[in-house]
Amino acid sequence: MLAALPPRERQIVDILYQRGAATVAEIGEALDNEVTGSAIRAMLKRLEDKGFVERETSDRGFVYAPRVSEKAARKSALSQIVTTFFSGSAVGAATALLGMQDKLDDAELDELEQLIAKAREGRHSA
Amino acid sequence: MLAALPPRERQIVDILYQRGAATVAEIGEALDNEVTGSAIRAMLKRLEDKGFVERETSDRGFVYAPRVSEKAARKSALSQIVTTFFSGSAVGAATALLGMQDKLDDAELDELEQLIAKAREGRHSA
DNA sequence: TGTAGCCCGCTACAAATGTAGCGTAAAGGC
DNA sequence: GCCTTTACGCTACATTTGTAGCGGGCTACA
Repeated sequence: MLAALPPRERQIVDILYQRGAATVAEIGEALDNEVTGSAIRAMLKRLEDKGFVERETSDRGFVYAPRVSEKAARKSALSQIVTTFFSGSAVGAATALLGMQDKLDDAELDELEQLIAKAREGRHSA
Repeated sequence: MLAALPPRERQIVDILYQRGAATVAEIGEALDNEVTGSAIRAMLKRLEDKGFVERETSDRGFVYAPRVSEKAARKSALSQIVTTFFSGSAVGAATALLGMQDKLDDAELDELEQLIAKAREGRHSA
């Protein structure tokens, strides 16, 4: 779904996912102020029309947020990569992911190992 | 880099990464023959001009392949997702990846655990 | 009550994208 | 040799994307 967006629009929703929500000005900053506000507003309107973005009226002015749940978006993006680059192997992708990074957080690694153990258990019972 | 491509072009290079290389006809099949050959050829020409695709003259006719190494493309795509959805935590992304899938390959899990163990060792010595 | 500064939507327009159709040349059967 | 068929490039064109500029409303503050 998200992959169907043109470059700039995709860039903007990515920013929205990173921050959770943002005003036009904040989006402009994230784009190094290389894009005028009116341009961003136009993009956002199109994204709104397409149903990818919604806006709320906060005290800060309009705040825009992704309309597709982050969870769903994650999943979609991940499976996209898994099928494109890893022949459908999620574990393969996970391995590559770990190999990319030099500093790995211990607590996070614990969680990951637990997940693996759990996966093995499930495999036993099945 | 790849994220800067318009939807259809992106779709086509994705197919090329999946298959390694493909002819126009094969790409058409992968797109459920909803796009004419000439349209695909035009796309490929533009991708070639932009430097994302190269073609070779095989006995099957022209065969198109990605010009950016798959490794680099993978890495780029993965870090994209990691920054957008996981605040820069590769391990977090890996965890989500494993959580998505119900059937996990044992051999692959072994490899993954080894990688984790290795990461922990490195952490000790450092 | 100006008037300056915002934030906004709208309109218009240039550029890029997505696609189909035509003409051509090479390959294979008859 | 001719006639399909197939793959191709080119051109042209509709649509979509990306952007700037204008005018309006709202606030603040002299």
